[in-house]
Amino acid sequence: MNSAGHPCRPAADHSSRKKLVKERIAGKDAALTPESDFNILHNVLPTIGIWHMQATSQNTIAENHYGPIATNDPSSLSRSASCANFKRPANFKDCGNYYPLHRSMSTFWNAQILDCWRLEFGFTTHEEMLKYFETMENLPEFDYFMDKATRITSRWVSLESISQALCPGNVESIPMEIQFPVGDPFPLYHNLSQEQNTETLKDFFQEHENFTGDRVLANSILFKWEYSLWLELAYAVPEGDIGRVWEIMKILIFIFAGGGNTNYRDLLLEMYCLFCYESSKDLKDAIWNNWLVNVTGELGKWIPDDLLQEHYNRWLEELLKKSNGSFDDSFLRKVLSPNVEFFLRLKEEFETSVGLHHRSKSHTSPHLRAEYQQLLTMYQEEKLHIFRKGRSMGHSATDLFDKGVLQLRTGALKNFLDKQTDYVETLKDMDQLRKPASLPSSSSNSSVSTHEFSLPMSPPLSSHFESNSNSDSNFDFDFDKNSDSDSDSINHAMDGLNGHHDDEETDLLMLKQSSTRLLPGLELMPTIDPNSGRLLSEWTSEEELEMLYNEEMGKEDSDGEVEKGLSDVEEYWETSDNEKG
DNA sequence: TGAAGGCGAGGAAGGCTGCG
DNA sequence: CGCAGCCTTCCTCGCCTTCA
Repeated sequence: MNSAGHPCRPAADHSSRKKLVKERIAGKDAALTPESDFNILHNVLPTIGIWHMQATSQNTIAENHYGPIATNDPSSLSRSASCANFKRPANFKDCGNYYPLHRSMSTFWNAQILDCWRLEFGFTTHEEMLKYFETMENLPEFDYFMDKATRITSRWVSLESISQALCPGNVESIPMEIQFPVGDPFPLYHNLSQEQNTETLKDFFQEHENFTGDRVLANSILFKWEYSLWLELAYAVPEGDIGRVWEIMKILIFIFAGGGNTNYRDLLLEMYCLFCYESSKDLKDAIWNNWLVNVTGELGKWIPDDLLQEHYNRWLEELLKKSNGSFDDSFLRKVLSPNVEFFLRLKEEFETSVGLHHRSKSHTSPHLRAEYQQLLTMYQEEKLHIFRKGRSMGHSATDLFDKGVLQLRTGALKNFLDKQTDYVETLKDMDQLRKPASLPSSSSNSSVSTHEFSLPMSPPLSSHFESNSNSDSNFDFDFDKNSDSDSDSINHAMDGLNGHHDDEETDLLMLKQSSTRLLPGLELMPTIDPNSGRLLSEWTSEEELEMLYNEEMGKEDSDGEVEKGLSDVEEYWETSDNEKG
């Protein structure tokens, strides 16, 4: 095989590589340490996987709203699922539910929104509404629909309307046009005591006496509010709108906190602190520009980086199954893995080159007309979006956002900050220990040492709660649904995260930044040869480098033949070709 | 402070289903 | 009836939180 035409061209030409190897073996390279950055993963900066975060948040919302397996409650998604013949997930922790759950929950969400439109227009059935629009000759202006949509959002998809549904006493303060349509009072619930056995009863939620609200309506509003966020995220990702994605991720901190997903809560808090207090603008841009990727270059085809990795993993696993190899194989790591996208496209290119039109390998989704008909009929018959005094049918969804804010206020955020402070203290100790042994030139000459860190600087972590441990501390969300709008509530909650910036305490995060700033490590700073345009360094271990050097020296000393300039990768291809031929 | 229980970017095995 | 592929269930383990 002609090495020049090989897609996996070696990273360095022979002379520059030899020089580099000699320097490294001789210890001239400042980054040559007993354990390089790559080996000890010193400079790894973990970022959250957006697709997995989406899957987990969807699972959390689903678990909150599916309710008991067998129930008549129209606000529980179990009822909707059985009505429209969707499967109820067996395990709400499984990311494998992502697509079926997305399909079913978005269908429920759409059907409920359509039911709200029906009530807004004042139709008795959805068939009447459909007929009305079919026979309409001139559609009204966009602003007309926008106005109605705003009213629907205020009435049926907002946090304030939940409290309106549960505590209808202060309805007078709400404008008439966003008050619920009122139906007949709900008869005292009798099914529980008469028809359900005690085993089933424990899954059912029971209201306190004198309950005058409408739990079913409140549940449905809560579902629409929480899943609206998720859908917004699902729209923002394919559009590649990382700013919008990040705005929703900030709200998800509270949803995760309320849903008991402590790992995601802390990971998102870490990301928030990273972007607000620790990272430079360049680092932030680097993360934001790579969180979503578009390998096709087409509009609306952006996907999260972790989903792309999952796609590649699938192909790599297939490959390994057939070749009986392992993920540690050098050829897999250095040749196949970095170029997996091109190998995947190779077959399609072959087909195109011989004039075969590319065909999709998947079926299109079947239509959901029957499902929508059934759901709309059920919601209408059960008067889901009409206020009925005293209605509660055994299912009560949790306000995850509210619960999350409360959880963070009552200690979770303090614990998180304490942990971060401990980490910084540890880095401080390590820094003290390292100082005598460190090379004087290592940081001062570094190209990264002039790195500028973004402001504002960090809040005083260590003292923040020590001096203000009571409930009147300056860290106070002051979360009041009855008086604030959704955005105000969210802003208040985010303000709580921000804390105060103007304290004059020792800034420990400056230390964290300086201790963990990227140094030009052996493998992390590949350089380009200006003449050949090739990479001058690879991810090569010390042992491999030494072996390489010995081989190079051996070749040079033995016969002095014309140097081929083959790298280990090229040699692999050479030998494998020879074996085959 | 220790025990108990929950959580999860998992994995294996066995059952189920559809197809030839 | 056998086979392949899919799906579900059960088990595992390390880490973390909660509670007594």
